[in-house]
Amino acid sequence: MASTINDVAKLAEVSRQTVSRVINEPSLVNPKTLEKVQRAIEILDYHPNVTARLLVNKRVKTMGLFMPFSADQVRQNLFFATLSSTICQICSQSDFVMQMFTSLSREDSSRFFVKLFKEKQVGGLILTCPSVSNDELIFLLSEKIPFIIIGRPGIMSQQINYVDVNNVQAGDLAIEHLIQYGHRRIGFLNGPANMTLSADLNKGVITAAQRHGAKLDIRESETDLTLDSGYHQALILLKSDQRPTAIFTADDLLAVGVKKAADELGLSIPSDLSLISGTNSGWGNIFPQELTYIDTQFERLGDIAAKHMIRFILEEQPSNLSEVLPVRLVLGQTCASAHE
Amino acid sequence: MASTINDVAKLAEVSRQTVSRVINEPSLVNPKTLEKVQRAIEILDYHPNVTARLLVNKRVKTMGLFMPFSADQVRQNLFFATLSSTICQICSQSDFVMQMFTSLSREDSSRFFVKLFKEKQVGGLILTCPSVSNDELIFLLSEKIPFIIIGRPGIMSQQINYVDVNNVQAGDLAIEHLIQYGHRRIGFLNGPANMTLSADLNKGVITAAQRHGAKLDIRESETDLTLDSGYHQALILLKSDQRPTAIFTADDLLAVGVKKAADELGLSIPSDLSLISGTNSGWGNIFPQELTYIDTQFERLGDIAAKHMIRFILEEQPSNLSEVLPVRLVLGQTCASAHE
DNA sequence: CTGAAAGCGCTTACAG
DNA sequence: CTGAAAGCGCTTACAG
Repeated sequence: MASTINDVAKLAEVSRQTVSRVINEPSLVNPKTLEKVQRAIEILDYHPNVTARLLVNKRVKTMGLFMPFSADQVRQNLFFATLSSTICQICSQSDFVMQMFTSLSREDSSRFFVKLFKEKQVGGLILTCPSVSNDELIFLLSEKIPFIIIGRPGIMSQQINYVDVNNVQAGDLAIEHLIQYGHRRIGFLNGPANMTLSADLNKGVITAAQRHGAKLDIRESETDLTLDSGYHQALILLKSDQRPTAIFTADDLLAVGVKKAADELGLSIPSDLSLISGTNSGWGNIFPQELTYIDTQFERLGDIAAKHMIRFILEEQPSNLSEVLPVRLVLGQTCASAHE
Repeated sequence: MASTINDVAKLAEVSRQTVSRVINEPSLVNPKTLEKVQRAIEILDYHPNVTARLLVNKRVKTMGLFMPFSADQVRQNLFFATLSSTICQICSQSDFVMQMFTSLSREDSSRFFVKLFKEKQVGGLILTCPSVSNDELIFLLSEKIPFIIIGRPGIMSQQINYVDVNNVQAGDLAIEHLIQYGHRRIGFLNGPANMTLSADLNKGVITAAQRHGAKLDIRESETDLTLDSGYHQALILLKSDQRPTAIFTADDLLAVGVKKAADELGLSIPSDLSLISGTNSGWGNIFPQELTYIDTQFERLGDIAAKHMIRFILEEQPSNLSEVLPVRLVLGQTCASAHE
């Protein structure tokens, strides 16, 4: 059996409180005793039982990360891989632990979160939008579960902590860039209609369009952010009469889908078709030329969320987080002047 | 404050042992008492404290998943995303929890694993090769840490549990396929030299080559399994004198790199260059035509490992796991007959 | 079917 | 600087 604090105390001929002190506040211990205890710890290969410790001091140094998608979707979306590894890294720096959860079949997810927290499995949760509906959000608030949303929550409230990328700005910058290049017929592959991401991008697109009057023809298609749906929607757009001369995609996986469709139709990028992506999660590297995209620095989302959660758990101060990160245009070689 | 078992006992006017029974073994409780207690649980919104429970019954229903790579690499490699989400799913079915760890800067990883286990943070670990060196493996064994390797460990031993894909067979099948198509000059983009994956693929390649005598010219290049290294190595191969008529890549991300290089050089697949990948993690969907690849079903690795770990933790029987999953060739349209 | 006793491995005041 | 006492929230035998 593994040795306990009592074993160490016995071997070192001190009380277990002293051993506890050696571990938690060595400066309060007489150097000679300290050494004696440390040697005993060494000999017995003693490791304090985290569980027992938790039971008394109550800081649950664990956070849950909820990724609502199926294995297949997580696999497609590099965003989630980035998120989880970033959060992991931050956790390990502070001796925290990250638990990951994907979609749960058994029960609705918000009940599961409440259970996790109340059972003291986790000290708080990081939820990726749109994993939670507004009803669920309200439920979580009413149950006082500490959580941070990554993305923009569907309802706003002082009590809701979130960190998001400025997708309105992203949509605006992207369309503005295409307009500057003279494009007037623009395809827009957006995400699913129920995501705030999609709503925000759309808002940005409209903002940019309105700045330039009514001569624009912007055609929005809904996708589910997979390669396949990007490919299929792009085919439809590119085969239509008066096909768009440029396409803006919500993310770079969709952009890859567009490229696939363009290749198939013998359209080359950027001479026949300009392409700009609303983010770059890594798929962009596939392009022979550099992809033009909006840099959303979404790695920072995980970083900010995790650090905030750690601070919250350690201090239990319900400080507020509502940050919207600015974005910027990164010029590649997939956009060119429109010519008809 | 959250309510405890004592609060429930008081409200229901029973002892806390009875409450405990209601939760763990309701059949042993008088139906009337049962109902009374359940109502009290409802009213107080009682959730048993997992920590306290653990302290006494000692089953740590948590497993650690170690992904040794940097955030960047995890992002590139869909293999890891698939693995983590699969393991997550399996865990949630058995009320287990998965903790994820990426590379740790602070200390060498095996010491960290020992700590995790001895502190009772995790009941066992799933390690992805080549996250652990042979020395570390030996150390873990000596410390009696329960772990499962995904991939083939560098040293073999009765005590080492692992599950792997038959990469020898994968290499063999791939080269055999190319030979059948008449290819004699074949490029082979392998993984890093220190991975057992690379050694196994190589062994398979050699096996297939030897079956067909010495007329083959197989050129192996080392990559680090990133898109970039695949692209660069492919460029070198394809620009060389007597360029290969076919390329076999260790994985599909490398295959994408080859495609990028081929596009750049104006070589079309499969008429100018046949391409076959040693696995398909999802990148293959990018190809305009179906990618020819070896189906390694690596989703199954996570599934098998997680289920075995759960069984181990629940039963504490040190049953053995050493499984090597067979692979099969999946015909796409990226291979064609060689012609010079 | 139910409860009194003891204990899981630790920490937090409180004395001294 | 150190230890005796009490307790964190639960479960596991053992009586009855």
